[in-house]
Amino acid sequence: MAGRQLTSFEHILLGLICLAPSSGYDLKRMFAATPMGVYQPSSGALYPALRRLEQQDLVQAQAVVGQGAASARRRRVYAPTAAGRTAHVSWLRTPIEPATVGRDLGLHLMRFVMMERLLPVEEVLGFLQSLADTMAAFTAQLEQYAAATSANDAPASHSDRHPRLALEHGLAVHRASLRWAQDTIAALSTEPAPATATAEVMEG
Amino acid sequence: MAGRQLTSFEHILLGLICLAPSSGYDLKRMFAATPMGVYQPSSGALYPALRRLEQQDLVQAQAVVGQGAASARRRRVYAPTAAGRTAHVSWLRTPIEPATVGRDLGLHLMRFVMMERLLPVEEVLGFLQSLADTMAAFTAQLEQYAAATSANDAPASHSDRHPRLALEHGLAVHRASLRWAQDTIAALSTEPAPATATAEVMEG
DNA sequence: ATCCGCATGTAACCCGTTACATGATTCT
DNA sequence: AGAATCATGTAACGGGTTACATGCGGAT
Repeated sequence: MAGRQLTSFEHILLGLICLAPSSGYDLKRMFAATPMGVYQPSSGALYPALRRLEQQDLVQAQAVVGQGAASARRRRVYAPTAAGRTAHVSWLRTPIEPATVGRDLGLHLMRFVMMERLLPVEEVLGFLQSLADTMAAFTAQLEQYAAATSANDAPASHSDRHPRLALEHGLAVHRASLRWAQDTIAALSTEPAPATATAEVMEG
Repeated sequence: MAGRQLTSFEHILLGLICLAPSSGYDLKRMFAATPMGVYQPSSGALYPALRRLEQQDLVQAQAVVGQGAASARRRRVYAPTAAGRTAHVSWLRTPIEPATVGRDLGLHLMRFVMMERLLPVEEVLGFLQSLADTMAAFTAQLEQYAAATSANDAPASHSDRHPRLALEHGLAVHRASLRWAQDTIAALSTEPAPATATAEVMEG
């Protein structure tokens, strides 16, 4: 059933389709309209990817004939299958590889977004904690490298400032990410109101 | 002479070779040892890329025969040609595409690192200013999106918190980048001492 | 009647990953 | 001698980009 494992792009497409059944064009517009738009998938990437998902029975296409009055445009609207939903949730639950936090952070953020409603809050908090831990370790590793290099060529090496400055950029960014994770844990912990909206008037 | 334009990876390899003539293996270790190590090029990517640079006369290989006592290992050490150095500096001078700041930030940081000594300080400062401007615009754009969405589905949509939180992550990270750029401009502006190291004792 | 937006697709090309292959050299 | 490291490469495979192709529907 499950062929080879999916690419990140395929996982995201599957996730978006799980959020709401969509056609290829819908997905394209979605990428264009939201801050995901930093990546703009081309037709040559999008449509074949959807076909691959379909061939693995993770999504199912339904040719929509008429949605308007006389409109009979051909549109392939994809909806997730049971196996598709299972695969998606299983992807959301995938533990964080420490090595990925340095370059695939955006992917983890995508996962976080898609966890809403699909995973219980405790699991989301666990994910965020794991993310925070990994980023803390990564930051510590960068600090250690910084310390090691400044110890070696330390004596006022007036040049080689740029590498050090660039490293500081990495540190600043990852510290910001870490802070965000901690703040988000706090924010999601202290608001258990899932059922109905009550007194959010006094939050301003 | 100059064939098609180089990929980012090729540009970085060329830059590293301009920093110091290196063999493929040297470059590999470099990626492994420095914080660049978030990306670990495979042999199948590295060696063909070097050959491509060589075919375009941007680097030149020299087979090193013996550097130790009886060691006659075959090593292809690449050094930049004149055209290679020109191409590299021209790459460093490439203006920042606003769209790239969202995903290719690491690449710009690499450029910044490689600018040291190859470009005059004023040009580096110009680059950083351009980077800061672009990131400020990007941040403003994110803020605008955030405002628009909270206006639309505003009435206490207790769900859809995750997208908003993820957006806040993006904002936090890019604000940190922006701050870094500004601080770095300040740091590079206020220290004109390029010749000899003098009174950096009182900086602590 | 024509142009533009919707909507899906295909083919060539390039490049990176994975995995394997090959030798020489140094270490134990 | 055998193992690990140095050092360079190649082949299959997969997927993304670019560019092109196609056809329908609504707007001017």
